[in-house]
Amino acid sequence: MKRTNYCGLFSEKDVGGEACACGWVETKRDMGGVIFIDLVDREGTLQVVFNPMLTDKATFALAERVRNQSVLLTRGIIALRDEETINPKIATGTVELRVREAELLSPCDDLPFNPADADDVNEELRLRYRFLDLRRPILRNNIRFRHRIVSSIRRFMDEQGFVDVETPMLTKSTPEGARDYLVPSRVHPGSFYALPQSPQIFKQLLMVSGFDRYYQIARCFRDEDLRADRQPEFTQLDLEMSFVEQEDVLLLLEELFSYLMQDVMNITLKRPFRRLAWQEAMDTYGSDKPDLRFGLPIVDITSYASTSSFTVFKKAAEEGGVVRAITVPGKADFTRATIEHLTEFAISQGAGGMAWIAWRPDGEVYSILSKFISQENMDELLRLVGAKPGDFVLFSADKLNVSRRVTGALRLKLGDMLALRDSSKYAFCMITDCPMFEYREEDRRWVAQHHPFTMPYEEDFPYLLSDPARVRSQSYDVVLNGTELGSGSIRIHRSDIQKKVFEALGLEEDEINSRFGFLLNAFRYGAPPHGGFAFGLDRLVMLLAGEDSLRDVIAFPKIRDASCLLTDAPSLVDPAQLAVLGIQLEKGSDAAQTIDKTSSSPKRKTPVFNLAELEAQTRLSLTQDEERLVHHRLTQLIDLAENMQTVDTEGVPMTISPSDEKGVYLTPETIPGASRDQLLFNTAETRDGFIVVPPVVE
RNA sequence: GGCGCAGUAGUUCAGUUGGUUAGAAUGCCAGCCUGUCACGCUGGAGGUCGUGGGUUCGAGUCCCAUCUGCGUCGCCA
Repeated sequence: MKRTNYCGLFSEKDVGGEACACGWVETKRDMGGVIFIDLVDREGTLQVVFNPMLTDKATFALAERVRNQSVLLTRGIIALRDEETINPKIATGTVELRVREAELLSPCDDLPFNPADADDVNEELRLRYRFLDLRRPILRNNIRFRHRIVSSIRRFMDEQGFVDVETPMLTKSTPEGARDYLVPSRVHPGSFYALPQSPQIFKQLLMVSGFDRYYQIARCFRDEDLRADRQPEFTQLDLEMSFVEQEDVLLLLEELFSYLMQDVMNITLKRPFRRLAWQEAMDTYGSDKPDLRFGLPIVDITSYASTSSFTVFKKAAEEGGVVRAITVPGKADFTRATIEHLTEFAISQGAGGMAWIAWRPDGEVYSILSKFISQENMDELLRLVGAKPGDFVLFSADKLNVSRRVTGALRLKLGDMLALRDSSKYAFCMITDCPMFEYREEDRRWVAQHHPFTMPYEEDFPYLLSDPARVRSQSYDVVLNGTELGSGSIRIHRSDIQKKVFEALGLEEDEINSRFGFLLNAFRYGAPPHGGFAFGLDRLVMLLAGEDSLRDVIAFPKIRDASCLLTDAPSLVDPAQLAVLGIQLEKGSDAAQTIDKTSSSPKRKTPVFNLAELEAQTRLSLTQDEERLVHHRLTQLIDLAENMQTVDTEGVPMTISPSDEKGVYLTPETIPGASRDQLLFNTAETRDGFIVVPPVVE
């Protein structure tokens, strides 16, 4: 084919030279006597010109009828454009290919949509024709940007001495956490593999094996409902290090993200990254993944409130709750409608109501609170929340958890309203000292907030069983712009502590052994202290590419119900496939009925036998006509057998012959024999007029 | 599973208090055009208004149900 360069990479250096360019027809401008085509490939656009003076007749005719998005090969001379015909909009705008001959490599059918002009096309349609969608530069650039991030990560990890190790996809179900995707085993009917939710256990085993530093860009699977930022299969950068403490891992992460941001975004991050203890994040930002691109910190005024004459505040403080405030600088001019809107929003988040103060620039204090508290107390309150004239202050008085949620949500809402969430800013931070356990009301037991292999702080060991709530874990999250990128922890490498944690989680000995026995067992043979981290690659790419949906950074994403519009997966399978796995569909389920219908219908599309295989097995070679006939007969037989199955034979009396005749003979009849050639006509192989019989044992 | 939004030509959309033959742009087809670059000009084809019911003399428009897609809550150690 001898393509000389990508369309988008031709330049003035090529002028005068013979060139061959291949690509997709993006637009065609047919002037009658001269035709311009914008030929496009992954690197950009090149104008190719068809002019009867230079182009041969057949090629010109081809250019006249070629349609958009067809694939074209063009040969000719790269020429400099006249000054007044230069196109500054494309990189190759000063040159053009003057075509001598061209070849239509692949014509394009009627398009469901034109990828050259499809930024607003319905996403469902685009996903059905994802291969066309991926021709759109924005999507192609996202996927290539993703590639650059991945290569950058690999380069960094390699430089840091990490070893890339693949871990199994067919693995063991670990019921803690999200729902697993299960894969039935054919060899062990009734047993199932699980697709990994993460390579967690394997990477810890690799540490026991002495690999010291492991990483993997690993596919993970979680069978939970989708969101814009959540796909059922997703990719993580997974890493683990031996002989490290929390600080070592955090420094490495800081290094990694700084390297990445420099390399792919050309942004130098400020170091060290901001670090917040979990409790601090929850109290100051109302979130364990605070958006630090803007201020608006939450201020606690509970001790002030306990002495307040405003009953709502006083009551909240007295009943063990908290009173918190957010000061919005310069927004004393919020309209009543805005304040009403904020109040409704707070209530939707679980608040009982929302007190507020608008401190006018002229010093007037406008608030319902004025009725309940003295001027003196008001001054004190305004001082505590750090307000100045012209500021707006809003309050939350509630139980701790409710107040954290409400103030956190309000803070983000204000950030959006005031356009403080600047998309060109990248605020990384690290959250440490998370609680080890979380009480789950519906299960009435403690569950691990991170995962059960996380090492608690040594000074909290004594409370593991007596007071799980106060146990903090050596775990950490990396947060970017209010999104949790990933999390990690120092792991437990001693089986005695691990057992205690399992105990705190209420796991029985048997259960522990069947689920994690192999890990605990491994720890008995010399396990180094170790810790690691994992973060969602898709999410990082999404954030850095400025997209709102993971679907825009994954080549072939799934939709909301976890199906794939392109391939139509998941789909029903042949009953025979299920039978091999020993799986029976629930009687009366939609799937079972659909399969029943398709399999008993004579119009079934996929035959349950493979004729070619049968031919090979029986060593018959059939003509096309015979093949058709055999196929038809076999299908009839199978249908007959299937229909017989559906016949209700219950209670049918035994058939009794009324005839006494026995030993009825057929009259012998001589039919002229076939010739030898006729007899041998269908044999697979003949030699010297005999059938070749292959040896029984081959 | 709950709540919200959307579905009209191949595509993107308009369509008034329910009222004649449902429009535009773009794409497609045919014709013209030798320097365009979102080329231009002339003409043409293209619609079960997601689907099914209902109200009405009359439904794209109102009501009910349903399907599909998106967002969100539940869920996601």
